[in-house]
Amino acid sequence: MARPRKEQELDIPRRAVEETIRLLAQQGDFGVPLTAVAQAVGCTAPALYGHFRNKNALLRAARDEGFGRLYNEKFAVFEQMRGDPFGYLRDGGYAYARFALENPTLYRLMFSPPPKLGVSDDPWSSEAGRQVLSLLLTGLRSSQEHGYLPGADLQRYGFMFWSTIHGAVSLNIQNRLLDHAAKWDSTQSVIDALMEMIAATGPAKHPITS
Amino acid sequence: MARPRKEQELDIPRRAVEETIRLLAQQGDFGVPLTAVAQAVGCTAPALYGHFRNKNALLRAARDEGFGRLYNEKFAVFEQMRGDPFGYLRDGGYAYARFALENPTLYRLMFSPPPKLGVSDDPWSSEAGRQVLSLLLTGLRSSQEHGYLPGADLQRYGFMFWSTIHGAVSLNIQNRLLDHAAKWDSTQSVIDALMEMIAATGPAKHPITS
DNA sequence: CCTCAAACTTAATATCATTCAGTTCTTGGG
DNA sequence: CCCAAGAACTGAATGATATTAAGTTTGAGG
Repeated sequence: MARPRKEQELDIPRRAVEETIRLLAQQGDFGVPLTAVAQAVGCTAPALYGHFRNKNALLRAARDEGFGRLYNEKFAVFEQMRGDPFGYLRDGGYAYARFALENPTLYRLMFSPPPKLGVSDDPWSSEAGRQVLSLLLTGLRSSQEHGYLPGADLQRYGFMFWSTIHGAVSLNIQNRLLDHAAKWDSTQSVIDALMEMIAATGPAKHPITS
Repeated sequence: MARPRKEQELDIPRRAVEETIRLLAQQGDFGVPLTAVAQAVGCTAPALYGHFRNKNALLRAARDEGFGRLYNEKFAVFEQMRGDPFGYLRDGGYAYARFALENPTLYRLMFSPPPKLGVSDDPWSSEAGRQVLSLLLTGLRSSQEHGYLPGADLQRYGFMFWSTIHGAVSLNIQNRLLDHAAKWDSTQSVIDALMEMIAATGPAKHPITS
């Protein structure tokens, strides 16, 4: 048995990415053996080389898929929050955090990939990544039009906003002492503190003191 | 030639950690072969097993050493800034960021270790780690006594403060498009933005608008 | 001196990633 | 319908590493 028959053909590229993400989550580590992926897909390890140059390429594909999924979640919130930029900023932050806490290993692959992966540059280099960032900037711009962050450099505050949330989820993902609920509470508290600070710059409401 | 003579004895535990950190920086990746460490130390790979249970234990030791070094840098700033808590917060943040950007792979080992390492819990579980955190909280408490962050929950704001800086350095470390200077500027900008926000809560000075 | 434990070294094993050399379908021309 | 060429795999071979086993030399205590 060498080449499979038409009936039993399986979409290896798609399934491989899918199973890789599943195994990543299951093992909680990037060190998923190719053999395991192949077995989950239903083929042998060398077969994967017909679709991906090597293991790193497969992990890169999984990473791209991760950005796609994150974008979808953020975009859903965006559509739901039209007309409420401040609310979008908050709920968009929640959605981002929820994605990270629910897919910790995938999130780490996206934002702290081993240099070996050969990810050429920054997280936003991929198309989906760029789109996620643009959603954030759109939210900030709208918020500014509604009176928040007056005169602030959006690029600068955007990066700070993102840094804070990324930092919070990274630290919470890494903390094995906390259970899922505690990680979420801790992350949400950071997002809320951040939103309070932004709110304090806006149309005179919301005191900063927690 | 089996057991070395007294004269040529070498302090393997210390040297191994030292060389591991050097190779980590050189290769920019956790995947440093034990053989390479052994060669740098001047022994063979199995010899390391007499001092570390396995490779993970060696990496954990390197990680602990990293926390020790970070603490030393933060503590130096702390001593230098006695009496100026706001200044300590700022310069302590700079020192933290400088350490991270100058030792990117070690920093990643400290704060985004592969779960395989068996780091039992959170970054502050090690003694040195806990001490670093306590320096931050001390700085925040003093700042509050000087009128900043009135009524704020320090634990909460401390975590946010740390999240922001950790997030900024993590994202900048990861962005291969930026050179060292650009990473530093970007990180410093985030710290400054954060300090402006804290300053805005203090004794009526420093407007938040950049 | 002699014995034993300590501290290494060289082989041996196991796990993967990756490459090689077939083997079996499918397909496009005749 | 038949055949050649190539596509899509498979199983075996290679090579890099971590880890373990077995063997050797040195230092220390009696």
